[in-house]
Amino acid sequence: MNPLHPGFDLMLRKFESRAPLEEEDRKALLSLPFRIQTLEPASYVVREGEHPRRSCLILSGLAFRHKVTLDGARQIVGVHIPGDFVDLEGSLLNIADHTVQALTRCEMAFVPRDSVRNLIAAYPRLAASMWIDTLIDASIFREWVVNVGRRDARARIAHLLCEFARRLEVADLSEQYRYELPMTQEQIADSTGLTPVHVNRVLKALSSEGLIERERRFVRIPDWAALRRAGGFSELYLHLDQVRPSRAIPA
Amino acid sequence: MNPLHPGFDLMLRKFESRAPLEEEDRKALLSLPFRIQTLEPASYVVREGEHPRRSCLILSGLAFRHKVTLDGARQIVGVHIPGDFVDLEGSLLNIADHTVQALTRCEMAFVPRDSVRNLIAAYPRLAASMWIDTLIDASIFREWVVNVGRRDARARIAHLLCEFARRLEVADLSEQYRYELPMTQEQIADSTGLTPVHVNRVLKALSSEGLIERERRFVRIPDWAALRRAGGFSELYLHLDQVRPSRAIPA
DNA sequence: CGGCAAATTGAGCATTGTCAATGTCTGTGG
DNA sequence: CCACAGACATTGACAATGCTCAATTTGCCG
Repeated sequence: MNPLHPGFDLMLRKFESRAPLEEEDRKALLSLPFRIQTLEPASYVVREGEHPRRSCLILSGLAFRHKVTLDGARQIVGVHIPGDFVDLEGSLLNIADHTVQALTRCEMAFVPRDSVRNLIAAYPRLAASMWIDTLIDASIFREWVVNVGRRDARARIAHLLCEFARRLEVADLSEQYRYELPMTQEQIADSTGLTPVHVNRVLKALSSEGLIERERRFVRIPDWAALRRAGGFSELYLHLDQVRPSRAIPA
Repeated sequence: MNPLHPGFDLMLRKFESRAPLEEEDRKALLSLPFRIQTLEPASYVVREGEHPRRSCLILSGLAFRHKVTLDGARQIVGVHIPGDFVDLEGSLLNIADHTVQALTRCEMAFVPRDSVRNLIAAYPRLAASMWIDTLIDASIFREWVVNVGRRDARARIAHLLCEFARRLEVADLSEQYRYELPMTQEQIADSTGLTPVHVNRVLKALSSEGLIERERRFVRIPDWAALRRAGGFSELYLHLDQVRPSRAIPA
């Protein structure tokens, strides 16, 4: 395994922007017993109800969290990108309350539960950084509640596209407001509380209004201000100041 | 100020059920420089956009978190009960991404940001307990995404009522499936992504079906299993095993 | 006994869902 | 290189859940 995989670098940079880390913190973090695995799309990382025995860091690819209601409807509650330490819950909560799956082919570094617990017991600065990670996740969940609770279909989808644009940009995974969004329309529907049919209609509308341009699974945002307005998007909730000193983007 | 206020006890019990605490942890926690204040309903605890300088523990009363969209719609994203350490974000994130307000008259213990940070730097076991608190909050946010995203109005409200029933029960604030829910129908609407008018209709329907009984602001659940079914409620996401050894309730 | 916020109720409507068919793309095997 | 399968995207017609608007009643408090 190669500790210099760029995914580790993303994570380190993120953590450093929160609490200043000492050399010993960095060393401790990188000497965690990672096991790297490649997951195919739709592979399970954790399943709801399981007793998880590890957490994982996404090195490349995307993953998503979701829950299924009693009558079988699925709701995606979050999407993760490279550099994200997913499922830290796994090391601190006893039972997984939701399922995590690979969205695309993913490289993931798995860390045993106990190693994470030992790490945070011994390195409070690292613990704080990781805790902040989970707090930012929580902030994103809150915004998703708002998104599905109080925005109409058009705004929901615009908001989702804005969120990805900014997060991918900060992780250096997009360029010029253009990025790959490897979600099917059904997955977008499950992320926004809509039906695939309606997602299709709204995407077409956004295209014809010139708010987005689509080509395969790529999205380009020709007019950021306009899409931002359409989605009622304000990036405050991403706490980007605590993710990485980011390129300035006009508000 | 009286360190034996029952709110402190609730919090301590909760924390102990997560990581076994040593005497020094308990002492450190209780010797935080709390300042106790009584807040009237609707008083602000934090406002979105502020740089918070403190966190707070609810000693009595309820508080809620919410966000307002660009076009003025409000979405309540969570409700807190006595014993909850609200707004730990306040001590670890730089900017408040949402607003917290008192729902009822509340007694709150405020702790300066730096005291919290020093505490978690020095007492890893306490830090872990508090971290778990925020992870459980995050789990509840996820369930709320599911609630507003994938359940119909009836199920949303039933689910909300089930959640309160269980959380209040664990905090010893309800008896026999009967509790005070001091929310207006407008607030319920803002919690479920509905309109007050529709909330009213659904509540009436639930009453006439015998799933709930209402009397002032009190709710009684005559048939737990039935309401649970109506809301698709499964309490897994509350992680009650990590909140307090709880009274058994038949699934 | 006002005065007000909250709860109720009714009528009409629209956003979004449902159902079902068809088109398109991608990868695979022949 | 082409045909085919299967997943995904697209489209249309129609239905329905939940919204809007507006009026009325109820409950609470001084």
